[in-house]
Formats: sequence, structure tokens, C-alpha cells
Amino acid sequence: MKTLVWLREDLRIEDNAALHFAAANGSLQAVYVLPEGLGEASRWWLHHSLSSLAQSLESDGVDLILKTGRVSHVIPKLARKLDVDQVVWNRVYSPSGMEIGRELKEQLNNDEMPNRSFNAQLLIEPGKVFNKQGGPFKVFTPFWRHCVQTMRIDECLQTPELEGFSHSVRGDELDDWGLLPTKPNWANHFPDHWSPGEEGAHKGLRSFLAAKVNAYNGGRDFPAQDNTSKLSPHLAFGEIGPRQIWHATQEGINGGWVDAEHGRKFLSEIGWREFARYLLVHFPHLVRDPFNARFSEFPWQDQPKLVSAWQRGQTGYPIVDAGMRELWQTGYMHNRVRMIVASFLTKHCLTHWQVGMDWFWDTLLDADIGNNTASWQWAAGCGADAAPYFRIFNPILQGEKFDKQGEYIKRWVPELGKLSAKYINKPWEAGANELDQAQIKLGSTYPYPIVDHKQGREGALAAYQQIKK
DNA sequence: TGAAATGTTGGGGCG
DNA sequence: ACGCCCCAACATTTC
Repeated sequence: MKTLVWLREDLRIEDNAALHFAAANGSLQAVYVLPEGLGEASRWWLHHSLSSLAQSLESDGVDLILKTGRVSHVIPKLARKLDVDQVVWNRVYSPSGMEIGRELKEQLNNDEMPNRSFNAQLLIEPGKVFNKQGGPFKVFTPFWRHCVQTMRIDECLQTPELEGFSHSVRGDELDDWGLLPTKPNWANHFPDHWSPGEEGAHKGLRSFLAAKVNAYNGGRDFPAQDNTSKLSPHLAFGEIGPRQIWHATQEGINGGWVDAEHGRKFLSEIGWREFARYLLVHFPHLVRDPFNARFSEFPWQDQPKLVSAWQRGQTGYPIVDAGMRELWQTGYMHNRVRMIVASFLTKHCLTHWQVGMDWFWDTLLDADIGNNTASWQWAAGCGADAAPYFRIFNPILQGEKFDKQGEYIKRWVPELGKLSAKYINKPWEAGANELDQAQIKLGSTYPYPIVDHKQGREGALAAYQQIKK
């Protein structure tokens, strides 16, 4: 039997349900259709991920055929040309991902082309989990408790034995897609930090479980430390699946080399990813609208100057600026700092969370529709199980708590490199002498705060009053 | 997966 | 010695 495998957010060979199914039923070929609306940073990652996957597939005689256009046209047409017996794929749990899948299925059914979809993206099939009232969970803790207690996670699939079949279809050339930035090449330093592809994903998981996970609880909150898994971009592109992470971690716990408490905490972060996608399936409007409808009336303000300063890492709050610059230079930001910069944008700057979400979408290598949506709504206070709106992060205190010595700040904001720990999170409080010695001239080498913290906080609370019952 | 404001307590200075 | 006040230090409430 000949199968066409449509690859999507599952750019891997191991534990890939659709690919495994195809391989178990004979020979196959693979196709990838360029999705619409990718962020700029994601395009960089995608280029390298596709290139790496194509190479792995090629060694088994399987081509990764690249196509552009409407999936429900491209795939059925390709299936006919290749004269396959069936088309298979893994589902993408997002409103547009599911819509595209439905459309394709309908077309294939009309064509009487056998087809089948699988779950390789999530531990939990979102449509199968409900609370005692029969509705979808809206709070993470009970959701995850329920999942951990009731779900049985199947073992990972065996590495498939791939076999291609000959054909004469020509796909696009990856280079012609122009996914890589040219001038300016803002991705210049990305390769110093990342290795896209399935191999890089597994290396990351192994080194995390071998050396970092046992300090995860606690360590993960300190951005200067390398204590997180950094698997997010690999997960976003499906170079590794949550099931593989789950079993590798459990194996570590059972074998005694992964501390159970830390391991479970790490897996609960995988749980947040599950929860985010779960929410998107049950509440598809989340992508654009606040989960808490009251926030439709929130007096968000148009603040182009503040937004621009935020994007460039020029807010005058060192921890915020460090985060935004880390994001720009590496395509990534430490999670603790993501919360701080999101709070600053939505609260101190009263800027709509969608503005932040769009910026993250474009600049993050791990941009993921579920995580991005749920997390921005969480930070803004309007999401499911969100931080209450009045929980306003103080960027000075957060910096002093999580980057006391300013090690992280100095890495990304070098112009503050000589400032003492005492003032590193509030340079405007340093005396003229101290600033001189550190070669800082406020207002020229580094900005004054663009919003006064106290005023920002009070402004946010006043705005919140307007939508409170 | 906060922070600030407000309330309470208890030790010590001081008349 | 006593009462009063001040104010850390901690706890609770509020945003």
C-alpha cells in the first residue's frame, strides 16, 4: 500500500503516529504545505527544521515534497498524482489547524480517497476530557490533576522502518521559500543558541534530564541560570512530542536519577501546554477575544511610543529591557521574564495584550498559538485561570528577587555592565558619582523609566475599576 | 507563578 | 518601676 503523509506541526520521525501508521502499511511519501501567518522567527526555525527532516527522510528513500497553496486543493491533487492508496496526517489542535484538517477530510472523502488523522501533538485528546459537570475544565490545577490521575499514556511508538516509492512529482525548493532573513540578517546569532531538528530536540531533552531537572523547582525562576529545558521551539514544531518527554522523565523518576518532585513540576509545565491547546479547542474565540468577557470593555490605550520602547528594550526598567533584548537577539525569552514584560506592557502601559501577543508571535522561535494566546491572556488578567488583573508585577522587585546581582541584566543590557548590584534594577536611584563611574548617562546611554512604577500601577488599577461589576 | 496598604504585636528607649 | 510611644517585624487584608 502507498501512503501520502501530510506533515504539519510534527516534524519528526520518532513517535509520529501518522508516519508510523504509513510505514506499517507499506511505502510512503511525505508532503509539507507552507502554512499562512507564520511569525518571522518561526520561519527561520522552520527552514532548518524542514531541511533537517528532509535529510533524515531522504536516507530512507522518502522525499519531503514542499508545496504552497490551499491544503484542501494541494493534497488531494498530489495524492492523485502520486497514485497513493491513502492520505494520513497528525491533527493540529488550533482553530485554523482543525479547520484546515476538516476541509481536507471533506475533499478527500468526496474524492473517495481513504484518509485518517492521528494525535501526535498532545498527551490529552481535548475532546475527551471534561469535568464532573460535563463541561470543559477552565482552571489548570483540577484539569491537570484529573489528567494525571485518569490518563494512561501509551508507550512511544517503535522507530518506523521507512520505505519510499518512486514518483515523478516535483516540489518546491526549500531555498525558494525565502524563509531565512537576508538583510538585515537578524537571525545572525540564532545558531549560537539553537539546533533546530529532531536530533537537537533529543539532545536538549537528554541534557536537561541529566543535568538540570533536579534543580528545576526554584532554579527555573532565575533567568541568569540555565535551568530550563529550552525544548519549547522543538515542541512547537513537533520535533519532539510530549509523550516522548513524558516517558523520558518518568523513566528518570523510576530509575532514581530524576528527583520525583522536580520531574513532576517539569511535567506540569508540559501540562500547561496541554491546557492551552485544550482551551483553544473548547473556546476557539480565545485567539482573538478575552476569555473573561468583561474585558471586552477594558479601556486599553493606543501607546505607540511605549510599545516601541518595549519592543526595543528601552523602557528604563533593566529586567524588562534585558528580556526584550534577549528575545530579539536569540528568539527566546526566559519564562519568568516573559511574565514580567507582559505585566509591564498590559498594566504599566495599558496596552492591549494582543499587541504583545503579535510581537511575541513574530519574534519567538517557540511561537505556539496555544501557549501564546493562553499566556498573554493569563498575564493580562482576562484569561482562563488567569492571574487577577490587580496582580501587578513590580519590575524593580521582580528584578531584585530573581536577578539580584544583575547577571542576566548585564548579559543583555551591556551599557549597565558597571553598575553595582544595589542599583542594577533601579539605575535612576543611583547617585551622580555612581552613574559616572559606571559610565552611564541616564536619558542618553540608558533611558529613564518610560512609566513611573507607582503611577503605572495606579493607572492600571483605575482602568480595572471601570470594568469591575 | 504579587505588591501595597493596613493591622497587630512586642521589645526597648525614655521621661 | 511604670506607662507611653515608637517602630521593626510579622500577619492580614485589599487591590
